[in-house]
Amino acid sequence: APESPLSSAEESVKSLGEPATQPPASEPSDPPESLAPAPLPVPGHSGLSIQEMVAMSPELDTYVITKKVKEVLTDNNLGQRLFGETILGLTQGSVSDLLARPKPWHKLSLKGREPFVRMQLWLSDPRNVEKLMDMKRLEKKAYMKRRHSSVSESQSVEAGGETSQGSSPQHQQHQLKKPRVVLAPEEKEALKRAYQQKPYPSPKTIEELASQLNLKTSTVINWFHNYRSRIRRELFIEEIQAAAGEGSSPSARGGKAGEGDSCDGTESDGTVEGRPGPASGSEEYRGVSEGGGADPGEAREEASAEVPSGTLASQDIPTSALSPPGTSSHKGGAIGSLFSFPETAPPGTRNPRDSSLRKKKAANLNNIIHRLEKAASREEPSEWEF
DNA sequence: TTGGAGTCAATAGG
DNA sequence: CCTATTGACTCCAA
Repeated sequence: APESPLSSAEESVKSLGEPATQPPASEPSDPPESLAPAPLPVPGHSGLSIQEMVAMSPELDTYVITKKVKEVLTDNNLGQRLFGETILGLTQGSVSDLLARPKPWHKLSLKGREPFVRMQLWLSDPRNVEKLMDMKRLEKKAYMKRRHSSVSESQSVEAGGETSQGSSPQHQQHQLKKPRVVLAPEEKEALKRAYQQKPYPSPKTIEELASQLNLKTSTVINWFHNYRSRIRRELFIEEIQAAAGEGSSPSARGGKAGEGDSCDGTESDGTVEGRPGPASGSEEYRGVSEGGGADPGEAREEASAEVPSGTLASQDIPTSALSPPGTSSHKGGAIGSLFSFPETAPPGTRNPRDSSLRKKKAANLNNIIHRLEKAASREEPSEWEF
């Protein structure tokens, strides 16, 4: 793992304040979309490209950063779309995802760290909010203008006003717009069950699943890719929480795990308690303890994935780099100051984002098993039809 | 080719 | 409007 060299770059990052970055009097007119092509809003240009900054960046606490960003955005009524498109160069959905479940810094690729560096940069800009609000205003103005002109000019003199703006009444032509597959909850259930059994299904299995569920093979493949990826991410989050929960209460088992239905807990979140207030009464972290079998009234463990005999049962989850809580005491030099902000809120304000896993862990074991088998025996004891 | 990481973009709820 | 979810895609490395 390429540890962040965190070389205290003595690069004189001089102007942090950053001169007004509004050179191109970008006229706010572009009805369609104008995603930042390449020269993204690369703000804090101190001669360094974001990529360079990412490379030099010391370890950042993605959790703290996102928490802060969310706070600032909500406090100022700034949306994720605006923030994402103008500051991060990402779409709303991506921003939502990023803010909701940031992966720990050490698990991010260089590319993946970029948004966080941008966020940190943005947070350190004393006028970040002001600038964004300006952008917001500009957009609204442009919108109004556009809307107005279309009414005054176009033949559309419809009363009542603006029904669906006929963006492009092109008769859905060849309907080449793929409808977007929406899996039925039962289909997802089936897929999850299959995942419990085999996180890495063979192409043959995939075919079977596809035909059984009446789905395209590619859909099944994509589903597994996405599911694995998302499960993995949740595990990261649990890791973070476990590490964050450090001191204080040894935590009380968060009981409540049985789902009414066998629905796996992907949805997770027993996130009760939502009061915006910092109150947060019950901490309820998920102890990462792994109980032997004894689990009182645990939800059905269903899937009897007993492929390999119990031998592997003792397999230990790859608790890969559990970031030791105190290791990240960075203090870069020049840039350091840039990256280290007030560091507020050590207060126990934690987000009880808990998830009923266990199944995930079980699946994770299967995952490991899968890899072991693969490594051990070159070929699958079956498959390979020709 | 296969799997992982990042994203996009449609869409479901507020 | 806004945010969260999620199937599909792109890029990359092994």
